[in-house]
Amino acid sequence: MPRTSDKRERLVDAAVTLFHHRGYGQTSLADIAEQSGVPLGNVYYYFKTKDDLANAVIAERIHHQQDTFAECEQDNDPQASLYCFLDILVDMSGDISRYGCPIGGLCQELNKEDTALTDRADELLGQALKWSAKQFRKMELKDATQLAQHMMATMHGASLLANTFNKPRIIKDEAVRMKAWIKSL
Amino acid sequence: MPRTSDKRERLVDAAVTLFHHRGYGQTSLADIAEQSGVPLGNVYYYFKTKDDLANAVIAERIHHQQDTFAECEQDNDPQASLYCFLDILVDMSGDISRYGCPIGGLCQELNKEDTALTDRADELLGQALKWSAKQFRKMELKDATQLAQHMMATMHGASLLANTFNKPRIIKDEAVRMKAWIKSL
DNA sequence: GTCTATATGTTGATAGAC
DNA sequence: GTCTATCAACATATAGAC
Repeated sequence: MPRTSDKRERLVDAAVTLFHHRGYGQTSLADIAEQSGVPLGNVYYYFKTKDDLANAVIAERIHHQQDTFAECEQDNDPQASLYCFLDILVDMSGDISRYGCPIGGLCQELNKEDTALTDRADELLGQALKWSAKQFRKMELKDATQLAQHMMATMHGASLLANTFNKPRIIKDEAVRMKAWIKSL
Repeated sequence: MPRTSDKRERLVDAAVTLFHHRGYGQTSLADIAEQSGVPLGNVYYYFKTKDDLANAVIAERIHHQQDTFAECEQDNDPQASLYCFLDILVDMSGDISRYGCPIGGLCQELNKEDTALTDRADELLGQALKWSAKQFRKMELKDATQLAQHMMATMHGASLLANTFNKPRIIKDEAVRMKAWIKSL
């Protein structure tokens, strides 16, 4: 009865990584059990279904993204906040070019299933979109939602291209372009 | 021995649709057999493996895309060609918002597997990128490759957002934005 | 709470009659 | 060329001993 068992956390951590690297559908619970060092049968003590575990993964990503945005907003300067976000994407460009964007990947894949999971994944992207729009609004720009849409579209597309051609450089290029674009608004 | 059997074609057609709607990994050969009206065991007469069938699907998409680009180039006016391509994307925005971009989806999913299929899928996106760059070059613009990259990134990202939020409008908005951007170059 | 053993269904793929 | 029957592997999920 160790209340301090970290098995649940290890399972979520392993699932976060494996869903990113291999995708949700191509990752089996056996894979996750093995990687986290938890016996397969024990997984079901923590998560009734695979969808349940996926839900925990998405929740983890939502929280992590919230932290990221909070960090970017430290100076309370909306333009600097957006720049910071773009810099973080560039920092992750190696990972993204290898495994794709973890958020875009989840959205793309889960939108093909028709579980309740779909809507949870949409929250992830929705959160990013809302945060970006908030920054543009703080900059007192018109059509903040559209501007956020354009920035997010560009960087998610850049992630797809970088992943497809295995060129992290594409993310760097588009981040530079986005910064110039933001400055010009 | 009916040389005129259309079973092979029906199989590819069904696979093209199902891979788009449900994804490669989530589509079983039984699904494809059923939708095309070919008995499951007979599928293997035409395609030795599932990967083999996927290869045929990608080949079909490559040819279809070639036709699309040829159609867009009719007037031999590079700017009009790019506009035409964007218009076609807008025409497809309903389908894309429902099922995602068929090309982006394949690239995203197949880049997670490590079969030879990955490279085939990359050809699809590479073909589009090269064609776009060719148009920008014809317009005598510098950094045509980068411009093509930006346009493709933006529209692929727009497709992801449109799919995620089920809003075809996002594709329309970004197409309009891209046209204005091209004009301004 | 933990783990082994296993049920149950589906998958890609094969064998072989016609 | 066509189709039925089926295999072997792997999936999610459960039962029940400890």
